[in-house]
Amino acid sequence: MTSRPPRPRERGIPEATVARLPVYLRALQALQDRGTLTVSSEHLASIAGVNSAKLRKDLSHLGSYGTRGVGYEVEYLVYQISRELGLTQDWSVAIVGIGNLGRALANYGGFGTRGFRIAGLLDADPAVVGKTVASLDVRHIDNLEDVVRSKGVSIGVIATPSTSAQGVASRFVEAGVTSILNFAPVVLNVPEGVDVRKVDLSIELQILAFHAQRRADGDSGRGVDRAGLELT
Amino acid sequence: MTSRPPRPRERGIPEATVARLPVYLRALQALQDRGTLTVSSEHLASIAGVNSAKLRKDLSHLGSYGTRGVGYEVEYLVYQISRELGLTQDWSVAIVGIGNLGRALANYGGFGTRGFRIAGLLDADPAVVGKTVASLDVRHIDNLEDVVRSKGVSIGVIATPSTSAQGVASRFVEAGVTSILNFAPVVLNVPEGVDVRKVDLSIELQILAFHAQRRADGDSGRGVDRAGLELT
DNA sequence: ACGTGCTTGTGAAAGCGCGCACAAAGTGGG
DNA sequence: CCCACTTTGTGCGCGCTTTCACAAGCACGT
Repeated sequence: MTSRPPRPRERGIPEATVARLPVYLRALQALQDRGTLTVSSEHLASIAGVNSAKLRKDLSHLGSYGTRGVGYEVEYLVYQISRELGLTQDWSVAIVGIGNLGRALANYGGFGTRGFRIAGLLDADPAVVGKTVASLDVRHIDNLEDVVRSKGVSIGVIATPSTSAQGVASRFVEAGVTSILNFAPVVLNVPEGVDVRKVDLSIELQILAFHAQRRADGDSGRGVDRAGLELT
Repeated sequence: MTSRPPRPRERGIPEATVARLPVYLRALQALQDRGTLTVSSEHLASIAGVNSAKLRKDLSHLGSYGTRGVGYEVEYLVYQISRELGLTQDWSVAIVGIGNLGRALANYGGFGTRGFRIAGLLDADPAVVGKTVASLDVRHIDNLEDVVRSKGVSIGVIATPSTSAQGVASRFVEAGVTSILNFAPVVLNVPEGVDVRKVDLSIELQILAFHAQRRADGDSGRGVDRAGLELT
């Protein structure tokens, strides 16, 4: 059953733009820390590593927040992007699977930018339950529903082994969580309306390997050698 | 431009396809472990979470490896995708920054699939250097060039704080590494020909927050304002 | 041998994203 | 006040991606 991912007609901001807004936001915050008051699209784009036209078009989806001949006011733009991304409110995050990765996530200072608060750490392993990680007690996975409800968790992070991931996801959904960040290398099956994002470390490596191999092929023998590739 | 109409399998696999091949590969290996011999595009697509037509088109870029009326032979397809991704050879990986994340990566069993071998762990912190992580000694960052050359490292992983990331990247490049996987939330500046992929945990969270906020807006019919926070 | 039933491989069309290039709009100097 | 200069916002075309829909191809039962 190929259920369609949550891809309704986004009347607002293109998906590609949304994915870049956090990058702009980080660049702007760095400028803000250095005391910069205004910035041109050219400058900001070079910091963020994108084309300046793309940056301007992205920002134009939020509104006309720039001043022609001058640029963008850093502080104002930080606020506008933060608001658009929903970072002006707090999001409660629960992390399931306190292995190496889960610990890394829990200790990820402030979880990136402000706006995210770790509300609970959960694990199934009795050897881990009860330990303190990042100033939080690790609770048993059985408390998932409790934690979600009492702490108002709206984002669930799955850092468990692949075999447990689907079960945890289902429980998250059952408990009312509609946003899931999945680090387990499996495709999660969730009902419509639940947003799942996947981060897969080994996939990134494999993509790197593909390009590296391609480069190596081109280096040694210029031209496309199709000879000798056949396997019988 | 000489005419070259008949060129079925050129060296050009679309980027979007490359990004999905690892997903198919994992799904196929799961099938293989269960003893499945053949699989239809429909079935494989549902496991991989994609449209079946997309899957077929993706696979068609590798060649005609299916049998009409039957499907794809799992083992053969595993081999073909592995070969295309460059996983039939070994890639040496060096990880810099053995904090929580670095440790998580080092312990990431077999680093996803076979094909990747962790050749070295490096850190700048004297408190970490000398420790053993994932059966490997953590060496001081000064040895980066040594490790790269002696172990033939071709992929560098950066799991350092943001402030150190650019420096490490430059040293990787200087030492001849042309593939970099960056976990630090900064845009790396590298010369042409160097492939950088970025994994940013907080960006993923922010994208989730954006969609969650949007859903909340539509659901309640009321705008999500700071006034409407449920702080009971 | 031959039809029936699946499944692949692929044109074709629609959708999306990117970047050029330029008009519009604001600034500052004289 | 006017002009030269800077920078934003965007119309437009191009190329990549996705999806549909279907002809071609293969297996199997009769």
